Order: sequence, then structure tokens, then C-alpha cells
Amino acid sequence: MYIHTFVLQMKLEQAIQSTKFKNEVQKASLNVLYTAWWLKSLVSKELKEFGLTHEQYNVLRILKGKYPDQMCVRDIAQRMIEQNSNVPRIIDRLEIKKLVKRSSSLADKRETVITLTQAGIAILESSTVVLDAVYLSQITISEVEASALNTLLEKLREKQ
Amino acid sequence: MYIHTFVLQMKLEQAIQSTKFKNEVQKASLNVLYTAWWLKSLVSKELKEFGLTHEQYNVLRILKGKYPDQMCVRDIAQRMIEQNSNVPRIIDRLEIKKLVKRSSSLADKRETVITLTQAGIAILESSTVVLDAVYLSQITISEVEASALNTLLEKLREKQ
DNA sequence: ATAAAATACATGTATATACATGAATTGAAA
DNA sequence: TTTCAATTCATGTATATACATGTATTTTAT
Repeated sequence: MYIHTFVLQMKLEQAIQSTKFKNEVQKASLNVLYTAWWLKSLVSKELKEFGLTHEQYNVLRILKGKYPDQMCVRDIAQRMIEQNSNVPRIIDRLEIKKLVKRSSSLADKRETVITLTQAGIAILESSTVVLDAVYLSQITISEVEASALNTLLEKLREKQ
Repeated sequence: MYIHTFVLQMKLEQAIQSTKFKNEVQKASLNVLYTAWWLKSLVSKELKEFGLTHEQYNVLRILKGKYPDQMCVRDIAQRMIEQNSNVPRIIDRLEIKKLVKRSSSLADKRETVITLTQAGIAILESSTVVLDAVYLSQITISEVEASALNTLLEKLREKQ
């Protein structure tokens, strides 16, 4: 079932066909959730041609941040955006595609250390070029506005 | 480490253990994704005691918006925040728990119309009381700030 | 030195997302 | 009127999320 009402510019009210919000805070929460979905869709659509999911890309990107050092599963999990991600299973898929290599740690035998392969580096680099271009063309807010957005999002999460 | 100097501004950086962002726009994207995850976790934790998932709650809430009118699956799907949600399957779970009732439409036999049961209304009302309280205590930004956040999020999605 | 607790990871289950396909039905065109 | 296209929904597959549990290993406490 596909409700692909493709939208160039869509306010939240149009997107979720709702105009009744209790207040601006409730609306902002829904808006954050919707925007996250919008962003994920944008990225996933591009990653599809590389045979990667959003989460698989995220793991490759995290590994690249330490390359050529290896990382254990726990190190990767701590850097994931969705912090309940089941990293071993995401690594399963990447290993099948030979984008990463698993081996057990010599220092601590409980740990599994993960290494990017050359194929992993290559696919990460070419997909990143595409993603950067998409971000540049689709997200047109200024650096100043993005900075204000960052401040407000952190304020939203800031329990006082 | 630099953690000492940036303590107040380190929220996202601490959360995903990363300090390297290409620019504020890229950081804002990650911040939106992380905040959405944070919000979902907050809500899911409360809904657990009602045996509901975030998405099941969302479907109940949408149905309540039209109650006592019925809605077909497509109507519900159009109002979902994550617009690729597989609504028939979410309704499966709600039906098992007897929170909604399925019947086929007389007007258009392709359609399945969904009705909230009294149990569905009851669980929605009691869970909403809890969620409202959690929002109130955990999200402390002002209406003015929330409004600014809404404006920036819609600007982020606005391709020009 | 040994037992108990904690850690790291794999794996199992339930649910959701993302997308494809098929069946039934409706609507439009020839 | 008959045929074909579009729609509504259920269902199948792959992957991910959320969480629980089991196993191996390391650390801590007795």
C-alpha cells in the first residue's frame, strides 16, 4: 500500500492530514518525527542503487572514522544514532557483501573486531559523493538557520 | 579531551560520540534523527505498560480523530507520520487485542473499514493522560521556541 | 584462588519499515 | 458491454528496532 503523494514542499498539516494540534510543543514533536522520516527516505532512496540501507551506511561511516584502526561492536553501537540498533545483525549483512571483515580480538576474546575492506571503503566513498550532492540540492537552509535548529533540538531534549 | 570546554553544547556529540560534522546542516540532520529516536523512546517506554507500541497508539489516535465515524485503511495510512507504515499489519495487532474492529465497506467492497471498540477508546484515553504528563515534564521548551522549531523544520524540508 | 558479577556478543521473538505482488473490486475507455 | 487500467487491501520477503536470554570471557570481591 503506497501513499506516495510526492511532495516538493509540504507543511506538516498537509503531510499527515491533520490540523488539530494541542499546542506548538506537540506539533514540534510530530514535526521532528516527520522530518526524520523525510530525511531517512531521502537518503535511503539514494543508497538503494548501492544496495545499502541507511543503517548499513551509518556503520560503514562510523568504521571509516577510525580507519585504519579496527573497532569492536560495542564501539560502533555507541556511535549509532538509533541507540538500540542491533549492530551484530547489521554487520552480518555487511559481511555477506564483503564490505567488512569480522575477527575476534586478541586483547579481549569477548570482543569481535570489525575491519573495513577495500570494497567497503570504495562503496562508502562513492555513496558519500552522491549523498553530499543530494543534501546540497535538497536541504537549502543556511548555516545560521541550521545552527539555530541545533540549539532548539538540544533545548527540546534538555530536561531541567 | 575537549569535553570539559564544551559541556553545555556537547549533547549530540556525546550522544553519538562524534565531534566531526561537515557543517551545521549535516549536524542538524543527525540531530533531527537523534531527537526523533529520543522522542520515540520516551513515548514507547510509557506505552509499554499499556501493551501498545508507538505506531499502534498512533493508529488509535488517528481513529479517535474521526470517531464515531469509521475510517478505511487508506485514510489511516495517509495520516501516519512514517508514511510507509504497513497499516494493515498494525491493525492486525490491534484487532487481536480487540481495540479495533474490521469490517468490509458496503460502499466500496475493496475497502476495509476500521472501528474503535470501547476497549480501544479506554486504553487510548488512559495512555494519553500518561503521555501528556510525560511531555509536560520532559519537554520544557516554550511555545515560542516550539513555534520557531516548527518554522525551521518546515524550512529544512522546503526545496526551493 | 575461587566464586560472583559484569561485559561483549550472538541469537531468538515480536513488531515495524520498505517494497513487491496478487486478488478483488471499481471506474473508464473502446 | 466488454475490456483494461486503477484502487484498495492483504500478504510475502528482507531488513531493522526493541528487548530478552544464553555463552564465553574478563573483572571484581571474598
